[in-house]
Amino acid sequence: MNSLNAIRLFTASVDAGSFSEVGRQLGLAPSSVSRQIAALEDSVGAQLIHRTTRKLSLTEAGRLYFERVSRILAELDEASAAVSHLEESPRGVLHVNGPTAFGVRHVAPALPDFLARYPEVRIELTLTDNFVDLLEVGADVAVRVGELEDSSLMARRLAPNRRTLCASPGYLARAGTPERPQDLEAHNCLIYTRHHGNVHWNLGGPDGLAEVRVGGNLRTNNTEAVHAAALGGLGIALLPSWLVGQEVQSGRLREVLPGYRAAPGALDTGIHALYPADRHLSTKVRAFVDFLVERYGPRPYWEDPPEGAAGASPAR
Amino acid sequence: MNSLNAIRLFTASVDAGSFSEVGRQLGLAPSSVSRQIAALEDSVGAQLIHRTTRKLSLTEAGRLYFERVSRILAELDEASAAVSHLEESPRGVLHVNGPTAFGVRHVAPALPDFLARYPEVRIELTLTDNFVDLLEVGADVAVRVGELEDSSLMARRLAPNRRTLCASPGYLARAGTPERPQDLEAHNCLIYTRHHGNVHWNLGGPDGLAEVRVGGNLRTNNTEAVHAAALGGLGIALLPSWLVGQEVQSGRLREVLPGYRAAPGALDTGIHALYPADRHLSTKVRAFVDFLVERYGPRPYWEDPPEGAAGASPAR
DNA sequence: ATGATATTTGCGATCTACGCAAAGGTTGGT
DNA sequence: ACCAACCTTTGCGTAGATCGCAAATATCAT
Repeated sequence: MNSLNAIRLFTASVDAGSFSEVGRQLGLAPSSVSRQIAALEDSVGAQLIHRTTRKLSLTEAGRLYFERVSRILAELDEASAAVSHLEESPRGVLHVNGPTAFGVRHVAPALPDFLARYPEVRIELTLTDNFVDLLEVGADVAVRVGELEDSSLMARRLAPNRRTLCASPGYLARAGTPERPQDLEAHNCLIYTRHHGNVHWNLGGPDGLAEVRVGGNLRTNNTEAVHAAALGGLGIALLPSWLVGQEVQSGRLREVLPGYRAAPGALDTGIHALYPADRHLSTKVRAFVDFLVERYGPRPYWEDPPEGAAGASPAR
Repeated sequence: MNSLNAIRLFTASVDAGSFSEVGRQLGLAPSSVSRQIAALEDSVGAQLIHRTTRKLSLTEAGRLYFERVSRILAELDEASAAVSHLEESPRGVLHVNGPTAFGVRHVAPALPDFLARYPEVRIELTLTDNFVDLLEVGADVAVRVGELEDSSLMARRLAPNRRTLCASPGYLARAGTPERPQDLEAHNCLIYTRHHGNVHWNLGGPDGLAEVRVGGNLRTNNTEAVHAAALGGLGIALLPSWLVGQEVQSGRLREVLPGYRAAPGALDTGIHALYPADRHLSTKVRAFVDFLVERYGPRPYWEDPPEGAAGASPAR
């Protein structure tokens, strides 16, 4: 096992022509240089440098070794520099992972701005609705809605995940508008669930928590199906603001029981960015997460009340 | 300054997929591997490996670094191997330095045998009569006749350097044959010297040392000129056996005062091989010196008495 | 000849690397 | 669903290596 330091001292000595000179340049005692090179010679089993007190000269083995090794050292420095370079500013491929519905609506539309700000970054966006292991798929960062189970990952909150009740104007005209949570039991409620059995909606409102046992003629494990059904006037849905916010603002959906929202639970912890909890967080990941935090802001644009023109425009 | 060991552990970890596995393979504690790689990451300023307890996965920086570095490590090992290979058996270029007269007569004729024995060696023979610094000219080994002044060099005795008196049969027939050292004063003695002034020949013989003040009509600083003049019958010369031995044996020259020879002095210490006193003597130098020692033997062929046919043949 | 400078070696102090053990976390089988 | 096995990391004490200083030796220039 020859040490890299010894090799560097060897090439430096060949260049400088003197152990002492190398010592002065690198802040080492001449004796250290001498010993390191002697050790290197022992390690390769050949004399590399003929020494006289006044001059150094290479042996044939030394010449051979120097020629090859000095190029190798340069390549090694280049490799380190290339890696360090990656971290100087956001650069390279960024693998982003997220759920389909949120990704399509609020991640993908943000990418042009992000890429415009960081031209040296390329993005590979993977949208899946099954849970994947970040490291497994080689993702750098994931956006998750609700449910944070991964430990060993850092989570940064991007936005709240508020679910509110909504229905189409047509449905409300036909079936009436609930006034109290209990009224929901008589309505056709569109159920998003992954399990069977009874479903309760825990609603927080002005007079505290209300638990309502709801049901209807649609149960699905796909939020977007609920969304589509609600738009079609099938019934009342409990959907996150990032999904229906703009339609509420445009009037295609109307908020039901506006003072109530889903009580914070597993699904309502918020929207987070997840990334490996490494000591060296890559600049591109940091930049991306910062970008999303900034873009969604303390109050996301999809929850903004309609000011100015119709519908909030994705700010910035 | 990143350590080579850390880089080796990094690539080994990528190959093995586990720090513990690398530890087992290399006889290291897993903690050591972990620390070394963490230090490497600090040194390049980027995360290289995402770690979970069960799996390792490369970051983009890690992939980049691995690709470049693993090739570099291979090249580095190759370089060391190439140098070590040089020392496995005599191989490569051997720079030999020596005086012209001896070199032409006894070094150059030996080279075919040497090169036949060591086919991977190439020889660069430099014959000069001024003293040169071995290291300066990049010579690996020098043959020196007499006068050893270089310190910091190892000397190995190859053969004695005996100088004896000789003259051509024609000269002796014309001028007579000396019987005692004092008789030389009346002869035309051919003087090899580098200085002016009187010249004394110190001759050792059966009755001890005899110092004779000699002179004649030729003084030169070139031994071969003395040699040529003696062959031409100009007078009596004091010449080394390696120069005249074969001509004495063939009869073209005759030994004068056969019991006497030049007393050991600066010029008569012997013939030596000189090479750098390094800890790692290269095998090609050792092989060459051994070869010459063996070839010249305890009693050089040029001093062999004429047995069998006429003239001694260069043995082996 | 003398002074300045170069390499090498011995020696003591410092720094680093190593192994062990414990803690925290994940996987796979029961 | 629990448990055992295994992985990585961190703290800590020790062993080994490296460093700088000083002395010895040797060479070049004045």
